[in-house]
Amino acid sequence: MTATAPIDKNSHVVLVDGSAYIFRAFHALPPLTRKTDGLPIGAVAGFSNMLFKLMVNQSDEDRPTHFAVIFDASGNTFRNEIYDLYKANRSALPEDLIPQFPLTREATLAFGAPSIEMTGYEADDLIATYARIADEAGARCTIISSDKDLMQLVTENVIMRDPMKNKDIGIKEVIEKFGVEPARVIDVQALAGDSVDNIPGVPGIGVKTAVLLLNEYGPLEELLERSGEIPQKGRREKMLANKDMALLSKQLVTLKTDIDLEVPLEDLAVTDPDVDVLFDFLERMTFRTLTARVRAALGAGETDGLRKDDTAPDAGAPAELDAPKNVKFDAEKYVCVQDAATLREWVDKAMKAGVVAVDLETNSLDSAAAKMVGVCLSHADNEACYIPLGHVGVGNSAEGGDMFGAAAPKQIPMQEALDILEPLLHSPSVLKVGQNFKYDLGVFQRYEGNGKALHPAPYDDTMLISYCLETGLRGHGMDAMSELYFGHKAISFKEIAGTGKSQKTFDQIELDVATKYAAEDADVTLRLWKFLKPKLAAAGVATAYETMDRPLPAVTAQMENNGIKVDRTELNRLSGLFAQKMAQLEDEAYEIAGTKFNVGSPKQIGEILFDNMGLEGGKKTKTGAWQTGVDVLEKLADEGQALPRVILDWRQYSKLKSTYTDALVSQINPDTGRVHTSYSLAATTTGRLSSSDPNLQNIPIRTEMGRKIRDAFVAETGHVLVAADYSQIELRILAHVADLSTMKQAFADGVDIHALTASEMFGVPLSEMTPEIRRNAKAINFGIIYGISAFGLAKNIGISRGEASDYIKTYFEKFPGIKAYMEEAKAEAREYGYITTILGRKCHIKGIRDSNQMSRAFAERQAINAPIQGAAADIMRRAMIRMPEAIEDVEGARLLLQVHDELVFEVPEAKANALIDIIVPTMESAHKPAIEMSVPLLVEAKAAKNWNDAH
DNA sequence: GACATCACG
DNA sequence: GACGTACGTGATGTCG
Repeated sequence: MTATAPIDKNSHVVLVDGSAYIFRAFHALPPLTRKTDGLPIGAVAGFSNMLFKLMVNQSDEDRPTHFAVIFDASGNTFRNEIYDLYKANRSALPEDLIPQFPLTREATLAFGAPSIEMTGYEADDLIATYARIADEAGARCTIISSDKDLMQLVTENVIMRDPMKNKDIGIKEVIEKFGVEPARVIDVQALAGDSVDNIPGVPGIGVKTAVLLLNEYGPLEELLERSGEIPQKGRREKMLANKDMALLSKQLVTLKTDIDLEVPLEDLAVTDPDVDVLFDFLERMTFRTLTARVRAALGAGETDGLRKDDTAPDAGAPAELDAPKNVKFDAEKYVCVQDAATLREWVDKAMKAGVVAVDLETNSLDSAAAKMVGVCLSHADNEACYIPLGHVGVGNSAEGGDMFGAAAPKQIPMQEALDILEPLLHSPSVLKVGQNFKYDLGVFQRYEGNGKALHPAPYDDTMLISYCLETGLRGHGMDAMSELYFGHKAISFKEIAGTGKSQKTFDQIELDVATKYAAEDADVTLRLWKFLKPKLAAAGVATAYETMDRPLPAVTAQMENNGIKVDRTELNRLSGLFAQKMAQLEDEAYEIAGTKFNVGSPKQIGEILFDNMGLEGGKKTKTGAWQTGVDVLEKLADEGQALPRVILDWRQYSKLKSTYTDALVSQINPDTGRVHTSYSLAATTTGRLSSSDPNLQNIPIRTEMGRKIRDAFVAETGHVLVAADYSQIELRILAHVADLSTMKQAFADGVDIHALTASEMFGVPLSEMTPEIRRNAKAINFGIIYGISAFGLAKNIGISRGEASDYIKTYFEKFPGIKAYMEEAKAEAREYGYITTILGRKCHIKGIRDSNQMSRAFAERQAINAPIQGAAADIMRRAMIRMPEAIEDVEGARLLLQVHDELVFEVPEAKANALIDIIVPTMESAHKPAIEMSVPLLVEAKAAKNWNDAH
């Protein structure tokens, strides 16, 4: 897309201040939305029209020879380092503007212009550097901007053009505005300051006075030295007192003209846009007028894409998420890259495209153990490649080398390939798109080395975008989405690798087969991104995605790689102990039953208890088998039966042994000696994470025997574990959203909330509270959060249905607000099909309008629970996202686990208190500044050698 | 692969 | 009037 041409006095360099334009267009232009789905695109439309005028519909005299759109990179710049309040008073981005940033970059590329940005610098600095180079070469340079901060750059050769008013700003206009010539503008700004950028300046000195003083006493530095000579007392004292502020301000307003550019000016030579790409973009934006104008100017005929414009949308796919199915998948176009030169070409193409799908192939689903086998890239439909890096000869395994089978295929050496890929992965102007990118990030992290980091950024995750759009509606796997949205069935892993014991790992797959499978994944991923990303804003969940989902893969990938140490010896000892206990209990059970049977078989237990022994009160499951769950057996045991008690005890040991002690030991990673779980970021219907392989969110804690397993989760020598958990977060959220004044007051006062509930409900003073009464109140509090029913409450705390019914009635009376909250939650779900948490996540509730009473009642309970559980999950996500930066200064501190309302860290013993001092406020304020709460959040944190003692 | 059971928040 | 009934997860063993 870029071409090279030398810069000389015949050149005309046009530099567009892209970031400034977007803001201005957004506020100045009418709020246009896309016809197909309501996506806000007003700023994109204005921007596209401007590009058209500048690049295509231009007089020969003004036609640029070199052209670029310059953007601010996200994140801090060097200015934040010298002044942390720089631009600190900027308000949050409007929700409707957020999705227009990537679309503006896309528009730039569609018109065939390079989009330039660099981490650490603002667009203004890049413009300043390009303008200086152009000026020195004697070329004409036009800066498309009206930002006064750029006026310092104006010279005989460099002018500015206001893109909205079409007005040129030269030396004369700058003098009119500032009263000094362009080179002195920074001195005026240094004194006068700027409230928009939060430049302090000298308080009380404005532009007028600044010019007066500078004309009288000379340039800023001289003026500051001679400030004592100023006759007016007020001005003199202000100047003397704020010398440092003035110098700092000058530093802030002075644009950098000596950036080491990633793209040299020569490479910004103008080329003709790719008509297909351009029309495709215009079509997707539904810019009919502009399309017609562009077509007329370029003399291009109708394309396939434009004709599609008038065809009816495909039936079948859901109306709101209907996808264009117009570009066929063509696996023949996929390329296998086996030499460095070709890889460089692909990296180059991705750089120019500005967005690239990245997908890693490995030899295992376990990201903490997986070896990299290959990388895929895709920068456009059907333009995808596979770069094999770790394939072995057919018939070999990764561990076995090339001893028996064929020789390994030709591949770029791993380190060389990573060196070539690294600039792409880290380029701030290229968006990396992945599907479940947490996995890829985790694998990349483990290939760091030689002083080189591998933290791809910026990135987007199609799985999380889909999750944010449709939480609770369906799965978010790539294969399913491809079929749903594109009607395209992707090659399944089983098809190429087989199943069961003889299943091959990816490094054993032949390259032509591997290429078709792997490149397709990248191709699909990029298409999903193009399709789904714009929908975030249209659905009103762009902010939710940006603040709670998008940054999470990097954090959780690090947690997974960190892992946690377990005491193998202790777990083995417990396994042996549990096995002994089980054997004893089995003998006892046979004795009582008078026969041998499988204690692990609920079916046989049911038959023995209810058929053979003839016990009363048995209930059948829906499949016709006897129920033998805890509550059933517990009841029989209470009635004096011996066998149920034995079975219950046996089950406890069996559970602990098979699910915990045995399983955990087998899951210790041989390389790290630690256990690495895998977090699912898009699995639940409420926004919670889930943990698997192994699940470290359900390690026992409620029984004494179970806690012995927690003892075996330990810190490294010289370290401690720190467990920090939100106290009663769901009840606090309930008190806030349902506006329960009594409960809010209790939380504000730090009162025991279950005791308070008991006191309110049963009229028992707090001083006379008994554990028994408090326990019942606690069960009711939980019941409320779960969408209580009298039956459920009765069953849970062992009272009659009538009593339970009375309790609930009393609760509603004592906590007015609850009833209204529940009705509102149900009504919202009924009307929209989803509920929205206080932090903006939308959780879809299936079955809320089902004709079946049962399923509807179930959906209604979900509608009551989801705003509470979901908000707690949101807050935790926000806390986790802030954690890496928060704990950065606590050397050696690492985040290891998340258990819904708890975070577990590992830290050198001496740093434990420092860590606690930073994580507690970070967690307690995680909901801010997005929302304020009428109830304080409370976090309790403790350090200990093992996880059990950290509670 | 479905089901029942049970570990957690 | 009967029916089934507290929210969200994942791992395990049995059985067909």
